[in-house]
Amino acid sequence: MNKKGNCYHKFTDFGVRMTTARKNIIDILLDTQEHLSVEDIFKKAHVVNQSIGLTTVYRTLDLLEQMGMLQKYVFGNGKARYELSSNKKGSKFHHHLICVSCKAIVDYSDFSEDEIKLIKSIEKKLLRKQNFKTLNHISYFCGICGKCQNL
Amino acid sequence: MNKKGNCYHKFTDFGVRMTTARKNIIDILLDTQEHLSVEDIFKKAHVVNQSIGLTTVYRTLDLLEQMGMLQKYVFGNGKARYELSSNKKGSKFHHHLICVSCKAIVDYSDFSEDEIKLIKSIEKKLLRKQNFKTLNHISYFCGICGKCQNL
DNA sequence: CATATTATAGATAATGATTTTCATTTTCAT
DNA sequence: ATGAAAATGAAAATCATTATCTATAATATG
Repeated sequence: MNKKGNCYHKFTDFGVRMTTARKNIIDILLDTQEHLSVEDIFKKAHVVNQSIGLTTVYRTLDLLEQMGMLQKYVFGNGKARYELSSNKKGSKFHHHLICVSCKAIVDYSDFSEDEIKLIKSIEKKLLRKQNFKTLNHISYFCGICGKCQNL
Repeated sequence: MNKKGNCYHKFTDFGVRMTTARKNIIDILLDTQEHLSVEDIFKKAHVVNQSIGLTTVYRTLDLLEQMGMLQKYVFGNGKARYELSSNKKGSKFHHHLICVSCKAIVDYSDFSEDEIKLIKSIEKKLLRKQNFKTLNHISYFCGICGKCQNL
């Protein structure tokens, strides 16, 4: 009945196997609120499981994305970042602000309620009209952060 | 009084020079509605100006992004794509739907009015509360397209 | 429970987009 | 026109991601 148990069914339903490496990676994702890079995840995985390879991390993240469990962000600094999709449902939904100058990524939680409502309604319409089954919605603001404006 | 004339002022105001290469690239961007990749832009530029280099294309796009004139999307297939920001203002604003399976990019224009309004209001609040000056807002849906659902 | 079958893992090499470097050329204020 | 500063282009370097290929682990079957 725990989260991993739920995952197991998701995996078999999806036609793939649950493995140690995948468990390790999911645990890491469950254990953080941040948007981790592949490298971050690889490093954390290495602590738990010395033998885990970088390729496996890439493959697992890709798989989780295809299963709709994971949200992939590519913010334009060339590195993909990941968050579990479930995070976006509750109160943890947040915006990302990306400074195009210093590349900083800032989270920002206010003003999300209206947007979530709107997004949900758009998703429904997309499914009905285009038969497009939405897994994730990506939304972020690019701009200049306060610090860089004062340079 | 034409678009290029306007650009000139934007460039000098930003502390950089207006050059032939930059003009060429802006013309290409003005001339399309699509989200072009760097390679697309490089090829088009080459037709107009044989001597233009790939590096300059990269540098110019980066500059335009920093100036807030250009919107950069990285949809997770590893290639950045660009659209002039001004396109998002008028009726040309659209969503992008990205199929995580076949990587297709589909534009979708309906249901945008409410979102534009909401985004504008969020941008204002971000500026006031966080001193974050928004240049662009990126929004897209990842999911499975109709075609891939039937495989 | 043993074994066959198949998916998955890990190491390494390959790829490919983007950046850096540096000598040369162009722009623009004077 | 001229000189300082900025921008360019070619080539090399970087770095994230993907493909390949053999070994290993996970499930199905007897």
